[in-house]
Amino acid sequence: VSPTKTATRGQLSRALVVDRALVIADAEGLEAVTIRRLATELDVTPMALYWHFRTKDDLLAGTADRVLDELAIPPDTGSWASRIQAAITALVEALRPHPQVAMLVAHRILLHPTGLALTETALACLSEAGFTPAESAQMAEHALQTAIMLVTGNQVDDSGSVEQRDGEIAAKTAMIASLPADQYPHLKLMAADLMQCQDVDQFFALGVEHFVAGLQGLAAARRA
Amino acid sequence: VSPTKTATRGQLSRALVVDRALVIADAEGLEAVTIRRLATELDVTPMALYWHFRTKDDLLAGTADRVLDELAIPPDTGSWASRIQAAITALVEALRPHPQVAMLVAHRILLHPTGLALTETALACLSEAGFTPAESAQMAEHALQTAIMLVTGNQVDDSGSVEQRDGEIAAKTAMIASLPADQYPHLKLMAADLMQCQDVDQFFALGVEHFVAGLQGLAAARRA
DNA sequence: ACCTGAACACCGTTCAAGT
DNA sequence: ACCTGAACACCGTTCAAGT
Repeated sequence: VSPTKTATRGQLSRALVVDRALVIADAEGLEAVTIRRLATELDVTPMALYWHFRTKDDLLAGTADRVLDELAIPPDTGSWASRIQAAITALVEALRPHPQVAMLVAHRILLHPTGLALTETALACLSEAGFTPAESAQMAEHALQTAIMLVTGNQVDDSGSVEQRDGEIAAKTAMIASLPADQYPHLKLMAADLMQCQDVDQFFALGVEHFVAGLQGLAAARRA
Repeated sequence: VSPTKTATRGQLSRALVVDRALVIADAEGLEAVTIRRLATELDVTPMALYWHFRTKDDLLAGTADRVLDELAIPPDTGSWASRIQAAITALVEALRPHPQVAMLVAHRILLHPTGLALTETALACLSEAGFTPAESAQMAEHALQTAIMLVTGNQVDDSGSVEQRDGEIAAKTAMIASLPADQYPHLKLMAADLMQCQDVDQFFALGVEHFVAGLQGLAAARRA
């Protein structure tokens, strides 16, 4: 019981643990988030965490919820297309700071107040667009997954060990370089673009735009 | 060295290990795939696997490649839209039997012969559609992720422990039921549709259709 | 070339016990 | 209520040794 400890922590709590988990995940990836590591960093026994969390999955769920806490519901104005565009953009913005945790929110969105609110607005947009309930449900889920996908995308997510990522890029580049140019012209031309994207904001914007354009196309086809 | 062992296995090989890993992953999920478990099921020491694989990640990469081996390149006929639709559909069909392994192929597609071939055709379609190289690269990556997303989607993937999934559904259903009906009308109406989709084939078809419709919408906007 | 054996440094989690 | 201690059943992986 050193003075540093008590000065640093005071008391353990769900919020304290989750915040630390988020820091570790952002810096080194989800697999670096460990009960035992969290315990040592929080100057506590591993078992102390089990008072606040039923299991490690519970802890990770809490971390995902922590990300969703930052989600901002967009204003409810404009066409259904612009409203759902705003909804997906809001989700992307919430996930962007935590690309490693993003995939965990898929299972939490319908258990989180803000997540539920955003889903409701998405479903309202999709109904207004003319999709059936089943289709609307699928498209809402699809929208969520798209947001996650954009944020965790290969070309965007730099987190994780740098040398591992560099190795992967080198291997792929070498692979493409070894291909015959007459059979794989596009692959050779766009090799660099496939490895990393230049403008991340543009990347997200185009991704969301693509999703909404697809909805509009399908909705138009439904009306025809 | 029981007679059963030698009769069963003969010799260890990458293919043998990968096949077993695929069986385990399909039945119980990726986290059930373990060096030690594979070893015991193959009647061998854990260390024997390290002769054939540099590391566990290497083994998992091999498993992903094994899935890509089954990928069938579609015929190269029709409009760019129908060709890329066929390409994504082909990928979805290859991934469908192995929803748990699907997420691993994201990092392997540019290191696999068939994956490279499919990517080349996708990039050709996107160039023909009028997208810039950077956009085409993004959309090709996006197409891959969409196929993975559809296959690993919440409403589709039944693999993993049944009671865990049932528990999740029950929790979400209860959550939605607890919401005020006047504020969350769509969520209440479509609760069942959000939990599970009825027609899986229809789910995939609509997902791919949505993606292609989005491309067509963007391409039309580029031309305007 | 292909595999075994023993050991190391990790995991999540249970259970009983402390204050 | 909140945390500790010891123990259990797992992991991936290294290194030396066998055949």
